[in-house]
Formats: sequence, structure tokens, C-alpha cells
Amino acid sequence: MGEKYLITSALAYTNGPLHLGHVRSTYIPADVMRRYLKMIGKEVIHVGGTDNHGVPITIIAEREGVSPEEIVNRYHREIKRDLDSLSIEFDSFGKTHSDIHIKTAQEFYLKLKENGYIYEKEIEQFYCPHCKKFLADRYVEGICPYCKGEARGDHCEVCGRHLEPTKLIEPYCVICKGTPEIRRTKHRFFKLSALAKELREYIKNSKMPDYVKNMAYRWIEELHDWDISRDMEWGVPLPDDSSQVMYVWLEAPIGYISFTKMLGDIWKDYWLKERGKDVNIWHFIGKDIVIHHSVFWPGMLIAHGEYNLPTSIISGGYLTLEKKKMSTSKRWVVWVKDFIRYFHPDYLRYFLMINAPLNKDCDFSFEEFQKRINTELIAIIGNFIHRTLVFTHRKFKRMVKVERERLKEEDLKLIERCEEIRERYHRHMMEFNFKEALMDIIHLAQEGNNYFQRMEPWNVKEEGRLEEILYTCGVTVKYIVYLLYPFMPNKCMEILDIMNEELDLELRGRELKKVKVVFKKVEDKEVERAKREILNIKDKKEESMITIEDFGKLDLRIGQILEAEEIPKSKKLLKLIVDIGDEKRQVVAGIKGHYTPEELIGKKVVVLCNIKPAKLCGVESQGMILAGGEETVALLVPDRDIPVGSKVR
RNA sequence: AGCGGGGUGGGGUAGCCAGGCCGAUCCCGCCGGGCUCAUAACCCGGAGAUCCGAAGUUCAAAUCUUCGCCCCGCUACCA
Repeated sequence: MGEKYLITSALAYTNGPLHLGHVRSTYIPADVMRRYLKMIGKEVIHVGGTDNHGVPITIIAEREGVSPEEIVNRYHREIKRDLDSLSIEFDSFGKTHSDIHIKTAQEFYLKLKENGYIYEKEIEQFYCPHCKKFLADRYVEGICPYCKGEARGDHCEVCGRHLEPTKLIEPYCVICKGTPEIRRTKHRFFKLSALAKELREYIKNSKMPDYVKNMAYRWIEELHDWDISRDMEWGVPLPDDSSQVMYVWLEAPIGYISFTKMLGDIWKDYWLKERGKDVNIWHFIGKDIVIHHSVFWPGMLIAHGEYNLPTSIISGGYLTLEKKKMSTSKRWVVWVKDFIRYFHPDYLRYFLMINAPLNKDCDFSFEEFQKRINTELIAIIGNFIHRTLVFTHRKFKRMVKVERERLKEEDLKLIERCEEIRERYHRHMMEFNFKEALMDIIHLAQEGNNYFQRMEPWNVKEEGRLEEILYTCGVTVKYIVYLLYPFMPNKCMEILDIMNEELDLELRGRELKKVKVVFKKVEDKEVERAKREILNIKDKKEESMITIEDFGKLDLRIGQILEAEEIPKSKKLLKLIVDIGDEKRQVVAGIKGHYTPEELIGKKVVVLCNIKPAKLCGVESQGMILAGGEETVALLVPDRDIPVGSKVR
């Protein structure tokens, strides 16, 4: 086959590490696909990297008082570590803040210009006189002219409307909080509107999913030209005007090409139209950036003219966390690096891929994770593998291999099923239907378990027949491990190691190593702990902290006890009359037995005066006397004489 | 506000584009039985769904049309 596959994963933005949503929508699916294609002998490369330019990064850098490079390098490392920890492999992984990318992006831009797709136009833009710069994008915040809510740049956080930034009420610069003024500046525009026809034709003939096509068609109906330059320093400088940089969304997708270039000359076999004729370019992305990949990016490629266009766009749905929307600012998020401290990365890969079809939104919950791992992966798949290996090891110490001719009809039937299921699995994989592909494996394991149960090898005395049965089971195990490998590479290699086998569909009948439990059960305790520690602990601590303002709400004063008497019906209560300076209060205190009424009279104590009045044993209490201790109870009293009514702070 | 996607037994999900094969799929859960090689696992059987609501098209609708309700996402200077 001359077919080649270029898989790209959406570039990760270097403003934070990866969370479960990122890896479920994009990186795990891309890696699963790459591993599968490679396993079946296809030529495939996986290209990815980080996206380092744009306003959010400069804002973080300015707030932290460091250079944008420092932010970018920090998160680039973290992101790569997160990906490595989940066995997500790349043939090339780059940064957009790199020479090769900047050069590639500039060449791309010049080509667009040469082809007549770039023009200049003056626009109005906020300018901060204090910071002496134009306020691109989110550098300006203010009040939404529609709903009066908080708005950032062009977008209202409250009503979600898209805004004209210059229309903001009370705009301010996010750096110096000063009021910006409107100035005119010259921006470059990309003539996207001229490409409507070509884009429609391209989309029609592409293999994108229908819903992606529909979304793209609608965009094309109202295609505006695209403002592609920014008045800032952080980014890829325009090659024809170094006072401005390219808008990130123009420059970032070019990273797919730049990072392929890092592999050397073979990049041409993938990207150049004339050389790469049978290439499938698959962009794995999250569904938030479908339009960029189905309209803007193909538009750029058409305008450039020399490169291949994407074959398909595989967009993953969003992940909610325990049924609630994830939010990094509210800390309602599970970071990859936290999760893998508790559970095997392969379990996460399995769960995220089987939990729902890729293009749908779905939920991550710790209980659901545990359930699916324990009942499907372990009870069905893992158990079939394990019972086969353990039983075979006990009887023969090695995997059994017999001639196919010896097999009975029922044996051959299971082996036929292996083949049928492999084919079905292949179709599902090539349609990016990873959930169904995993279901195919479960079904095969169930048939294996069923066979095992019906054959009752533990009752079979005749060794020849036992060999046939265990050979049949062994073959089925190999199929399962093979099909499962793209999803759970580490666990599958462990099993193959025990079996002394290779990653293929042959069964060689070699010596078995000591069998151990490869798929260990996820215990309730572990789940509870992980959930508590990942989601709550920080929040709990923070929630239970109070501020000085909270404390200020307490009206604590020095009071003097004037009268004290027992409340007859109660075991612990005394009724006190306390002078708190400007008034006298009746207070019920639970100190009977610890103090006698007589010794209390005249004492100065601390009183909480603004607690809601309550009735205790039918007696109204209009305050609270502070005391400490369990067995020995002591009242809090001032250790110097201060006036009644003094505020306690 | 506009646009898009979705609402199917307790949870998840298939089927809907090309209406009858759907008295609705599969995984989990639940109930009953079996087995013991296996990580209380596995095997067999069973119960459980007004297919969001209303109206319509049709000999026939989960599937098509219209209206309503609810969830989610996107809206170009949010990666």
C-alpha cells in the first residue's frame, strides 16, 4: 500500500498543563489511531506540539513579571510530560516559538501575499497611552453594552455575546487599569471571502463528518475577511512589517507543517501536493476549534496553493466532571499529572475511549471509572486472559500449540469468531468509532469465557483434548491482546511478556512466565481517596478558611455577669444576666456543673452579642458566653481589667 | 439573540439520514439459577422502555413534518 497517514493533534496552548478533557478529545484518540495504523503496517506519523503565542500568554507573563518564553517553556515541558505519562507518542513534537516554525509561517504568509490574498486596511483599536501599546484581544476589559455584565475584549462573560471591543462601556487596560483611547492602526487582512466557492467544493469532497460539514457550510454563507495581524511583540513577526505579529490562529496551524519539517525532507511526501498524492491528513482536535480546521485552515491552504488539504477532521466532544462543567478557575478539574498518581494510565485510556463515542460529550466520574474498569475490563476481558494463562501454566508451563487440523468444530468456531470480530473492529477503528471497537473486544472476551465454561477444561482428563481447548483459548487471548494494544499498550506488552509472545496474531507456543494479575482491580478505598484528594482536599481547606472580614462579622464584647441561676429542668444550663455595656442581656450558658451561680456573679467574660437569639429549655438566650475545654471547662476572662462593653478583636 | 447537536428501560449507548425486519441493540445495574479454572470471578435465564410532550403525514413512525419543553456546544480579537 502506498497510502500514508499524517495524524496531527491539536497544538496545546502553553498556559497550563493538560487535563482529562484535553486527552480524551484529542491526544488519546490520536495515539490510539497512530498505534493501530502502525500495528497493521501502515506508514504513519503523528505530529504535534505546543502553541506559544497569543495574548493570554503575554498577560500571564506580565502578571508574574517574567518573560513569555519562561511561561512557554515551563508549560511546554509540563505538557510533554503529561503526554509521555499517558504513553502518547509523537514522531515530532515542536513549539511554535521556534526558528523552524517562525520561518515556515513567514514563508507561508509571503506566499499568501504573493498570491494576492493579503491586503491592508485601517481599523480602530484601543490604545493604552500609559503602557504605550495597542490593546489586542483580551488586553482590554469593560462592561457589556447589552447586559451590563463583565466583558473581556470582544466577548461578554455574562450573556455570551460577541462584542465590538470599541463599544465596551468603561473600558480599561488589564495591565495598568488605565483608560485606553481609540486609535487607528493598519492591519493586514486575509481575503477569506474570495474563497467561498473553493471551500464549499473542498468541504463537499472531503471526508469530514457530516456535522462538521454542516457547520462549515454555514460559516461559508457569511464569510468575512480575516484580520490576521496584531499590534504586539510576542508572536511571529510579519515578514513585511516587523512592528506587528501574525494573529495566532493564522500562524498556529502552520505548525502542523513546521513540525513535520522537523523530520527532515520526508515532510514533502506528506505536504506537497505533487509529491504526496496518497496521503491522508487527519486532524484530531477538540470540538471547540472545528471551524478553524474546517474553514480557516483549508482556506489558507487553498490560497497558498502548494500543499495538501486535510482529509478529515476528527473532533472530540467535551468532558464534564461529575456532571458539572469543568472549570480551571474554579478548580473543578482533574489534571493528568494528578490522576496518574492514583491509577494506571492505561486504565484512563481505556475508560475515556469506551465511555462514549468520541464526537459526543460525556461525563467523567470516579465511580463510573471504577465500575467500567472493574466490571468490563477486569471481570470480562482481564479474567478471560487470566484464567486461560493461569490454567495453561498449571497444566503445561507453556502456551499450547496444536495443528489446526486437530481442532473440533466448536474450537474452530471460536477462532472464526476471532477473525470476524477483528474485521468488525477494523471497520470501527477506521471510522474513529473507538467505543465500538472496544465493545468488540468485550464481546470476543465474553465468547471466550463462554467457551471456557462450556469446555470445562478443569474436568477434561484426556491431555490431547485439553491441549486443543487451551490452544483455542490461547489464540483468542492473542487476538484480544492484539486488538487491545492500541488502547492499552503497556498492559498488553506486559501480557505478551508473560506469554513470551510478539505483537501479532500468531501463537507460537512458548514457555510461560509466572502468571501474575495484570489488570488489578480498582478498590473502593482507592477511588474514595483519589476523588477526595483530587477534587476536594484543596477546596475543603480553602472553604473552611475564613477571611478577616468574616471574623469582623462577630460582635464580641467584654460583658459582666450580674445575675446567675440554675435552670431547674436542664442538666447543663445556667441562666445569666450579662451587662454588655449599653444593655443587659439574658444569656443561657451550658456550664452548669463547672461553675456555681455564686462564683459567676461579678465575673467579666467574653460575649458573642450578635448571635441569633434561641430558646434553650424554654428560656430565651440573647448571646453566647465563650468557654473552652471538654472535661474541665474554663470561661474566657480578660487577664487585665478592662471596661465592660470593650470590643474583642 | 442566532445557529448547530442532543433528549431511547435505573446509568450509559445503538438504531433515525434511505419509515415496515423494532412486540427496539449492546455494556453496566437488578432478580433467579448454575459452575468453580479464574481478581466473590465466570456461565445460563428473567424482570424492566407511553423511544421528551403535543399535533400531523402514512396501510405503517423511535425513524418523516410542525409546534412546545429541557440539556449541551458554537458565534470569527477565547487555543
